[in-house]
Amino acid sequence: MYFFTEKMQRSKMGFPDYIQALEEERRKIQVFCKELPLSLELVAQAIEACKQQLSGTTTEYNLNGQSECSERTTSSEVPVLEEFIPIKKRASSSSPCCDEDDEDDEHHLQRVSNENNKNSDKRKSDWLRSVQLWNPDPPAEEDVTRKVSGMELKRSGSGGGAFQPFHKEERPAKATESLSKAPCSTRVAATSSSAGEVTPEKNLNDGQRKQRRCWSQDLHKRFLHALQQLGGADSATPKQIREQMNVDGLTNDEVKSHLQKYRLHTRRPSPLVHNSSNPQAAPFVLVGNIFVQSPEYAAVTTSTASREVSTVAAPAGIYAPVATHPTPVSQPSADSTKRSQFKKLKHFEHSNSDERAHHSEGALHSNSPTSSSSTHTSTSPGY
DNA sequence: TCGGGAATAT
DNA sequence: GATATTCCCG
Repeated sequence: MYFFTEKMQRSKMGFPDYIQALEEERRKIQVFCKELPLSLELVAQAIEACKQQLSGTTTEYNLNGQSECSERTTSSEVPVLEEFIPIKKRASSSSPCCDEDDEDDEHHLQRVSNENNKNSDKRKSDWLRSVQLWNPDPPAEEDVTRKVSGMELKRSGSGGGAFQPFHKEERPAKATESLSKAPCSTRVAATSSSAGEVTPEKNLNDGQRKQRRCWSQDLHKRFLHALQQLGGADSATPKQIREQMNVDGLTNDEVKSHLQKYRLHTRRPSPLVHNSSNPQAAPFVLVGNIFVQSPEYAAVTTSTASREVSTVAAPAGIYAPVATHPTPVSQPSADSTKRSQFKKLKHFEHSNSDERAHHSEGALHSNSPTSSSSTHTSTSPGY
């Protein structure tokens, strides 16, 4: 609708003419008042506004009488012309909202609740949020986690052992679900209250595959963290990881799958390493001994960090820019390749970024994302 | 029962 | 093609 204003501006129409045009428009729309109540209303408002401007009066908008069909949902206080923008905004913002997956229902909630954060780089905020999870006391999360139980617990028998101070009840719940899934795009907090979404497991009733679990950054972080504590991807088992992660609703299978992927990623590069061609690969590997842990992380992982180096960090390095630093300019070929990879593995990389920071010596990175963007390895997936 | 890996689905 | 789920085997 905002095209009206535009139109007017462009054509420099006089208000009288414009009003006339609007009236005309309204007549046309009137026919579809059922289908386009809003449009009708908007036009009506626009007319009203024009009239007011024309007369210079400050009369209040009296929209009620304008359209018989409209239900008047918008605040009449707002000048029509201004309203156009917001409306449009709203409409457009809804689409690009989430990064990936399609949990429409959730998205909606998320959208609403996260409206504020959305503006700026959502990713950033997400990231930050996820970071927060690692604070000494992540109350919110724990709450959520606590609330719902994990089926897998039953499966695994030992319900979490040492790592799970609390007991789990029945049913993996949505809350949990939201925690582990939502993060996909920042919706953690928002969803805690999410209504009666059906849990994936429940959906299974359909006899179909369960809903895909989205490994949010948070989740992945947890995963990595667990991995660290368990001595790396090679030595950690899915069950252990799951317990370590202490995420309700997370199943062994899911962890296993993720672990599989993780290993895949971390190992894939190794061959390259052998090729001397890849300067980046080899070096960093051990570089890691020197760790600079980010504050948040340090608190938790410091002790195990060193250990992890060999196992976890090293592989990551392959992709990671870590190694690269030594050779800032490095070969183009390598760069390009990695870059592409990086893109794909962005998710991992993302979560790992912090990891890198901890493990990698400062040299590696200035944790600044920009550095990574730089060319080479920086692109590496965080694995 | 569990873990690893491959096949399969999304 | 990447990622997650499911199946199979030891």
